[in-house]
Amino acid sequence: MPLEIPEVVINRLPVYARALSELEARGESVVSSQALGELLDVTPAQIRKDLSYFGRFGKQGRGYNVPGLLTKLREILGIDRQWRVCLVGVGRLGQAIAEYGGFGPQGFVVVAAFDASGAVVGTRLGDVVVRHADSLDEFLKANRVDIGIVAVPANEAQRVVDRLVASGIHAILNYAPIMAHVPRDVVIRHIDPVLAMQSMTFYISRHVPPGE
Amino acid sequence: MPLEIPEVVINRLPVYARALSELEARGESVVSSQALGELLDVTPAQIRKDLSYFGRFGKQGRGYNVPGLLTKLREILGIDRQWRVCLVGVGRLGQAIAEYGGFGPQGFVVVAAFDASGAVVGTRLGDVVVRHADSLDEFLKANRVDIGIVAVPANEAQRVVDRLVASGIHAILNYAPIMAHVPRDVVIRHIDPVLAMQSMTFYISRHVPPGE
DNA sequence: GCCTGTGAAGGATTTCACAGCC
DNA sequence: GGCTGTGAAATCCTTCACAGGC
Repeated sequence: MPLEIPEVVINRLPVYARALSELEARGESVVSSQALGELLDVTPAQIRKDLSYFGRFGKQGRGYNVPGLLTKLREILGIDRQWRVCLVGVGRLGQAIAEYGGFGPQGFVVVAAFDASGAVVGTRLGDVVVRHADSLDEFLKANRVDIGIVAVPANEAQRVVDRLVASGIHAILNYAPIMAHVPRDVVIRHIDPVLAMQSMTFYISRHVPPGE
Repeated sequence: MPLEIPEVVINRLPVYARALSELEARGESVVSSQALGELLDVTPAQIRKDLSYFGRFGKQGRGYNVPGLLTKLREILGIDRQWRVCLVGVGRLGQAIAEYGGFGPQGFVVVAAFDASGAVVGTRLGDVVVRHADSLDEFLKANRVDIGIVAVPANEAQRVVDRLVASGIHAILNYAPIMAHVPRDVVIRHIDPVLAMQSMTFYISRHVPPGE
């Protein structure tokens, strides 16, 4: 696997994987880059080029074997295993995240939740009991946790991120409305609906679609 | 305003605007591209270039006037006004979105909510009463709605998007885990925490940070 | 001296277009 | 005939570097 795969490519692979899951569920056994591209609004050349970073998965004249390519993509992305996740911040947002059923089936298991407020500490949330935020570092030292989800208010988010990083976490999903800083060996993704809305209003203010 | 502003640039402006709000709240009156860049992990040159698409807002030797630039950015983005939003899908996710307090203060007002299930139709949700999904098209014909938020299950999402588009909506925030198709004159943004997680696992699987 | 605004350079990503294979 | 894999070309985006103003 040649080093230096563009990050944009990595970000598209999960999209391909999801589409392949659907095709597999529908019983499709082969798909061409053309057909997959139509499904996803991506050019066939882009799909082929993206996949070519990792190997040669297709067959000329036929296309890609659906379950085969899906298995490959899952391996490449590392979504062929279980990942242990902790949630920090159990306000309304944190509760919604914990109760959201979308992570579990994809192999992301919430193994602990933390909050600083006595009101929620000790309550049950999904499969876990909410712990006090003071015990975060200790817990992370004693237990394997791969990914941290941050759902605390904006003014606490950077501090929480720093603590997660200091405890050895290398991947963070941040729901707080700040662009948190992390060292270069930590991946962070931001979920920020307000920013998404604010970039759309640019276009509807003028009624000019993006990209023209 | 020169035509053809790259979409990546538009996506960064809300980030700048948010940082400026904070600086303003802290009472800062001037900021250089250097200082703003440090706050946001962006190069100063990028900030200057981005802003230069829209005009000349800085003063040599000083930097940018914080409230002045913020006002300009708000105008450019169209976030200096109120936007009327409707929510489609009032399951757990939809409820969390409606009760999430982050949209209102930014000028996004939820004016209606819709669901197909008798269990929630008629219940109060924030400031609105949930209507039956059958009345969506009729409501959109009779009332100005600028942005649609989609929070229905994946298998219904494309249909809902199509109905919103058919009713003249040009901006959609999609929480469903599908890459919905829209015509070129409609903007759509996807909020997809699972995809975000799945792109991070690539890096932590190898312990190679993004971009090297 | 400090900092913006911006052409020009450099780098990254996407698309083209076609050889090669089923 | 259909479709992949891939160098090469084209496009898009970022960074450089400096003239010019405060």
